[in-house]
Amino acid sequence: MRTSSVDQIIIETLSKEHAHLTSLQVFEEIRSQLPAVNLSTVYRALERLVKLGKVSISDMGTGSTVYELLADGLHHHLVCQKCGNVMTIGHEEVSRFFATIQQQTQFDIVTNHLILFGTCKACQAASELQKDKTTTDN
Amino acid sequence: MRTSSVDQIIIETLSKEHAHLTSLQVFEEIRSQLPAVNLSTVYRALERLVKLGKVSISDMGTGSTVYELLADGLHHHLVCQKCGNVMTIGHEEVSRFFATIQQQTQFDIVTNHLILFGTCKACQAASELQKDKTTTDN
DNA sequence: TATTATATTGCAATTATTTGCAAATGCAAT
DNA sequence: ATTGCATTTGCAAATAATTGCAATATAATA
Ligand SMILES: [Zn+2]
Ligand SMILES: [Zn+2]
Ligand SMILES: [Zn+2]
Ligand SMILES: [Zn+2]
Repeated sequence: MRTSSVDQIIIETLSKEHAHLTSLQVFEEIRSQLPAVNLSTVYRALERLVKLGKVSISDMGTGSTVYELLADGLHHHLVCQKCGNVMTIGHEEVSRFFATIQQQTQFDIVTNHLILFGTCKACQAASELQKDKTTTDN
Repeated sequence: MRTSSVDQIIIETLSKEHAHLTSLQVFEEIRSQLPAVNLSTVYRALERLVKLGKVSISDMGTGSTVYELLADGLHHHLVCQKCGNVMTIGHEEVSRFFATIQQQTQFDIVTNHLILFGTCKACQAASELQKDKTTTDN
């Protein structure tokens, strides 16, 4: 990889933002520094950074792919499909799971930003209430 | 959901194919039975089936999203990023992992076709060889 | 510095997926 | 069969993401 490119600026941007950004958001953020940069260049730069393991790429169910800088200490997420709430979990338990799979299969897992979908506690409670309501309603 | 629609035909197709199909492949498969069907209808039908938990939707790193019928007995995959090889794993270990996370977070995980990326055994061996070669080469 | 090889970029075209909206269809109750 | 309502569909347009290729920039080498 070469040192001077959009890559560096993207990394700086992502390290400031510290969030999950879409390619378009990254594009708009870096335009202040590189007004002429092309969107496809951003896509390709992000792709490079992902391949290098510096940035995570994920579909969090929002309609477009999001990118995040991989700081030290991996994390993962639980995304509620009812309310969209995003919960963050550490790498410990995930890493134990990966280790077990690796032991069983000899496959070296590198997934660094796992996204699991489901229902958060609040929404579970809400649908429980709803169920009770339906039962007593008629 | 209504009984007569592309949904049923898609389910039949997927149960015959028993594979990971792209939306385009599904589209082409069902055209024999529904010559006039529109691609966006297929997308929407697949979306419905995914929401109903009858079909899984996944990005397996091939460039387009793939769909698969969810038969009883969930399975998951390990995808090698070097050779593209796809390994299948059962739900047991994954389910244990999910249970642990659910216990810790109260979050109910519904992910039904987990895709983990990494390097398969053969490719690990190959890169080991390569490393040795580099070391002795100079 | 001049030369060469490789990586990066812009631009336009292509592919993949989603969406708005009006028309068509299926279902159920007259 | 007719009406009323919700779902499904086609079509075109909008978004997202990827790719080919020629031009440019960078790094390494001579
Ligand atoms: Zn994250
Ligand atoms: Zn929720
Ligand atoms: Zn599968
Ligand atoms: Zn492999």
